Amino acid sequence: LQTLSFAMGTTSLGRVLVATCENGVRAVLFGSDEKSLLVDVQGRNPRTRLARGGDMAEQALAAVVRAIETGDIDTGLVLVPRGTDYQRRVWKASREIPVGATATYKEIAAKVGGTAQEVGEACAANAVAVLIPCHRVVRSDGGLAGYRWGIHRKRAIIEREQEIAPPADSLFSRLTTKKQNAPEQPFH
DNA sequence: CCTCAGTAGTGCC
DNA sequence: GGCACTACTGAGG
Repeated sequence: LQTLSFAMGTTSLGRVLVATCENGVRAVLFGSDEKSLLVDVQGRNPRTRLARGGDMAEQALAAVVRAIETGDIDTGLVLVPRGTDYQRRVWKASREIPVGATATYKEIAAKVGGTAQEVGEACAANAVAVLIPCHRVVRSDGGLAGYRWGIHRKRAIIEREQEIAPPADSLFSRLTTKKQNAPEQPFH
């Protein structure tokens, strides 16, 4: 029976939970409150004992909060997400998207195989929010498509990353001037 | 703006 | 087997 350590904190995007095993960061989850975060992380790790606190989890949490608030996700933390080989390829491809930039589902599909929809499903299965930057994967028409933790968070993270990144191309105006296809939702 | 077909995995009758 | 539902895309009206 494996044990996962976790720590929870508050960010401008809501409550966040960071779970670590001895090898590194296993999960970064957003949620409305501590109970729903615990339900989420336990549901993703059914046969795992969860232990609150510990130096590793607390230090990882601090680094994650810093990454969220600054837009700089290069924390140096070791990420050990669980997933299928295909999901890992999609997540790895998302990490090759530079900060401030985006790629489309179709582009990722061309690189790692599969269809755009399968890329979207693999992104949705990503349990390491922000640090594995699936939020940088968007629709071919410039819309953001969806986000496991709410489209408002995806938009906020992308905008923050564009603030710290050197101005690259017309992507910024494309993303901010086009009408987005998902309605605003309260953070709750 | 809208719908629809193609796409492929998953889940529910 | 049919139908619905995806973090999709491209064509057509």
